[in-house]
Amino acid sequence: MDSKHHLGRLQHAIMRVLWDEGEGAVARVHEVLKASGEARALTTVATMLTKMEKKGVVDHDLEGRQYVYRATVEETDVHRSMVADLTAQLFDGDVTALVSHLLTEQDIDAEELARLRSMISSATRRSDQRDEGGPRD
Amino acid sequence: MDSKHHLGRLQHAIMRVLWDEGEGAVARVHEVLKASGEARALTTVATMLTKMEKKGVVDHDLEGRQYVYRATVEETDVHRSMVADLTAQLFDGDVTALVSHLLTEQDIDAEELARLRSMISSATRRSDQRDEGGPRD
DNA sequence: GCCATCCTACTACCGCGGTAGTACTACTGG
DNA sequence: CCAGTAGTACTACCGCGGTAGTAGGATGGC
Repeated sequence: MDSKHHLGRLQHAIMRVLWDEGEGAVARVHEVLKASGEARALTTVATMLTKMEKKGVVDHDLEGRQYVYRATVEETDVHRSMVADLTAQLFDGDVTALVSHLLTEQDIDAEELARLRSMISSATRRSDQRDEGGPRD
Repeated sequence: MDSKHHLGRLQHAIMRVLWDEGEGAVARVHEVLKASGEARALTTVATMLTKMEKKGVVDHDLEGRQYVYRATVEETDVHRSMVADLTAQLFDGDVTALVSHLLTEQDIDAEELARLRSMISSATRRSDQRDEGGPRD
């Protein structure tokens, strides 16, 4: 069960570093954040990591005398849970309503549209394979 | 200039009542919320509405001696801003990445897929009109 | 051995969504 | 006229994301 992994902006930015690099000491995370224009005080990063560990989304080892953090949740799961959350709140969980909104309100250019079309096609093919003889009412 | 209309769950639920019904007194909102399984104390609804007014997403008239609230922001705008927010945070603003996630991780059944396909087609047609020379299969 | 430095722990705040009780006011029915 | 009621205002919390300073412990250089 995906236990509501809702992450705020900073938390998510931190997770990204961890996901990208596999692991990271506080100083490293801090540095990467700064490099990507998300500069924060080092202690802010440390505090956040502590809170995130309490929440169970990261974990640490002691390496030498610094804490090296690793993500304990998959990026995909976080995405899933957050997207599902928003979809539930805004569109009663109707994913097609979300896509519809995307298409009509979040302007997408022709190239992106083409990409989407091919995504849908392959998803359809995959679903056809999975769906062999599945009983449905 | 879409001013970050981020709404929490309760706030959004309240907005929905207002969007659906055009307007609503506190008692009415409270009642509708209860009817939809989102029961709260009446004062909670009132407090929330006050906070929401301060934030600028609702507005009120005095009718008799009760406050009748109306939304001052469109549902579409709120959706847009919240979806854009999440897309920015999770997928660097890449809408196709969101859809890709939806397709691969947020399981969608064949029927929905079909619906999506037709949405994409009509979006493509619309975009073709705007932008002559789009590729077609 | 001692001091500067590195690093984490602790503490403290802010803002905001959410929750709701209590106080106060204005109206209304008997 | 007075009590009950309807309705809002005020106040107070909680949790959490975020922000960061300061304290304290370990370590490494001199």
